[in-house]
Amino acid sequence: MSSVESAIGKMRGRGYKATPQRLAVLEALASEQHQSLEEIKGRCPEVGLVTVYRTLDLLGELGLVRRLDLGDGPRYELAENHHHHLICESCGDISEFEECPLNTDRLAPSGSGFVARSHSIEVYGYCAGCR
Amino acid sequence: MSSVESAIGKMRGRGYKATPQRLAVLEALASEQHQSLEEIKGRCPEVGLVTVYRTLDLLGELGLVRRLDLGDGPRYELAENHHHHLICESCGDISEFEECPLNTDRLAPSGSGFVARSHSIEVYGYCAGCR
DNA sequence: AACCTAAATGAAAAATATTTTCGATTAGTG
DNA sequence: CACTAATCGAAAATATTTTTCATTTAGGTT
Repeated sequence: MSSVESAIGKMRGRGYKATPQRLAVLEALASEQHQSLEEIKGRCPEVGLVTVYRTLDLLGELGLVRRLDLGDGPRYELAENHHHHLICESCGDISEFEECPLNTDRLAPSGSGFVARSHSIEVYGYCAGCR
Repeated sequence: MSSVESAIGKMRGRGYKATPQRLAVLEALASEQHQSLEEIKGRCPEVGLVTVYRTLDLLGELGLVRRLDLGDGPRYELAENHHHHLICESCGDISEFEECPLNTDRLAPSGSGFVARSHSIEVYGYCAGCR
């Protein structure tokens, strides 16, 4: 099942309607990591701006989308795309990597009472070009 | 040397002036993790809003401050305060932890050409209260 | 210790970004 | 296929961030 389909399912399950606009925003999100609002809008120009905002809010509440900020403004990404970020402190370039050094289950400090479901890592440094 | 002092040193070294306003913003940042702009402003009310923005930008360029977004709007923190975040997906509460499961040096994927200097981890899940 | 000068500040204005409002439309149910 | 609560979109209202520009100041130089 694609992450878009499972997101739709989750929305329906909670009583939200699966409108074409929400579909379009989800597909825009699925097509690339950590996009800005501009980029998302560009990928679903038929959806009104307000609806894009509202959909991102809704998806955020459902835990399906995360908003992050890696130095330039706000960006959004599907929470289930497990990947991490390399951020160049010199040129600001952002890239991703998949190979994950962590086990989510062991992440939260013991005794904190926190139950970890997922995680995200940002590595700051210098990219090959700027090094 | 406190992180404020070392930040001042770094600014001077790069030819930026150590003004009382910049000092005040740095001290505001040092007094608490991941603060919103409102909180920072509240901690240095004598500094003009524009200057707060400009100082945060400058500190960001120098790599001393990071902007992040953990679900609610933008927040700022001193980059050298090594700590990580626990974010509750239910109530939105954010807490920190120090004990770090990672070695920065081994973080960037081999072959990426990326040189890691520091990192930050966000753990998403449910806090003790919401669990 | 009183210049000098480039850098920095603050207030107001401008530009952007985000949220609210509210009448019109529609997904999903019966 | 009708119904209705949920959703949408356009405009207006707010909030946030950046720009402008006249004034002030940090830090170096006499």
